[in-house]
Amino acid sequence: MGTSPKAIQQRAEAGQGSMYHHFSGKPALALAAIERTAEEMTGRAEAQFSAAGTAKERLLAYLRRSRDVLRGCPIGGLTQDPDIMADPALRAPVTSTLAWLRGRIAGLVAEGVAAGEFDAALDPERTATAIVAVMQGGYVLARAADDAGLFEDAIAGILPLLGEH
Amino acid sequence: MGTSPKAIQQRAEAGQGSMYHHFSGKPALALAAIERTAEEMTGRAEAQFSAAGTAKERLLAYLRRSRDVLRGCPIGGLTQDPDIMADPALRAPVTSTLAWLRGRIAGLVAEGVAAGEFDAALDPERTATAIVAVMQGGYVLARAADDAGLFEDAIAGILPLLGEH
DNA sequence: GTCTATACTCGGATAGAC
DNA sequence: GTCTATCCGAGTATAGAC
Repeated sequence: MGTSPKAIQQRAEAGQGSMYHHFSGKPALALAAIERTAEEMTGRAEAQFSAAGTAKERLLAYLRRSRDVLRGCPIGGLTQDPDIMADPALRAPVTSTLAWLRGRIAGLVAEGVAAGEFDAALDPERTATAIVAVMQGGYVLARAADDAGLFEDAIAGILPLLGEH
Repeated sequence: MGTSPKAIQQRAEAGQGSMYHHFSGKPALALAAIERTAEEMTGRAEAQFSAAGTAKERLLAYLRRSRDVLRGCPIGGLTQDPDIMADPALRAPVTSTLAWLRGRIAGLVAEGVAAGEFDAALDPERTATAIVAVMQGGYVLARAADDAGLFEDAIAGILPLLGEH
């Protein structure tokens, strides 16, 4: 398979020979790794989404929190792995994690619109999709240029959408 | 190596044995493939950027043109290939192509701002970075959900930034 | 210049001792 | 339950005929 499992597999503490007692094979190991990563990602995001403050404050805090940008998004990057995308079991957590993120942010945008924090003309779903896309694309641009600043620039570029100039 | 070369290499018309007359090895083949892809991408984009119409019209036409979304961006996706990112010669065209795109779009944004088509508060560089990021991220979201509509939604989500509601 | 055959290397998986 | 040794297959590359 591609990259994800190999890296984690052979750098694990125990030798790779004994690994087959815990996992039936590479897909099972990959699934465990992906689910673990997805839970970490959603857990951290949910902590900020459900913190104190207005919807706008929480959304901006999430967008501005520090990230290991040059490593790329550990979930979004899997989209490029043919082996993962070809296996429905491996693909499902990637699909659902990103869908959850979009939905959660759409809720925040709707909440902010209702509270008068955001332009009433904003479509919550599309805006949320654009926000998640800017982050995913920010990772791509930052990696391509080996410059984490491009992630920040991409985020800064859409902030006017949220009334931040 | 990862995915790009293998796919193109073994599906080529001539047997792989004779390939070593034209290319010294896999990196050379990959470089040719990447450069060819980059030229196609910049060529198509430039054709729309330098067409007739206002800056805003040309930018919107580029954003809305049909794409093979579910295949992902043939350049941006390379960002996820460790072998490509580890080789400066292979990485360079990926870096420069995306940088060119950002620069070209920043120019259009600046032109539109000067012409009064866009909000004067827009920062051309950051806005361009956000636009390219939304496209790159749109590919990611569309692939993750196996739904090209998410690419369209991501684009639609940033259009308010360009005065399109 | 292109083909077939072959060799090398590495990731993935199994066997069996301990 | 973990280790070492070994096997298998795919991807990469070379040799040499035509």
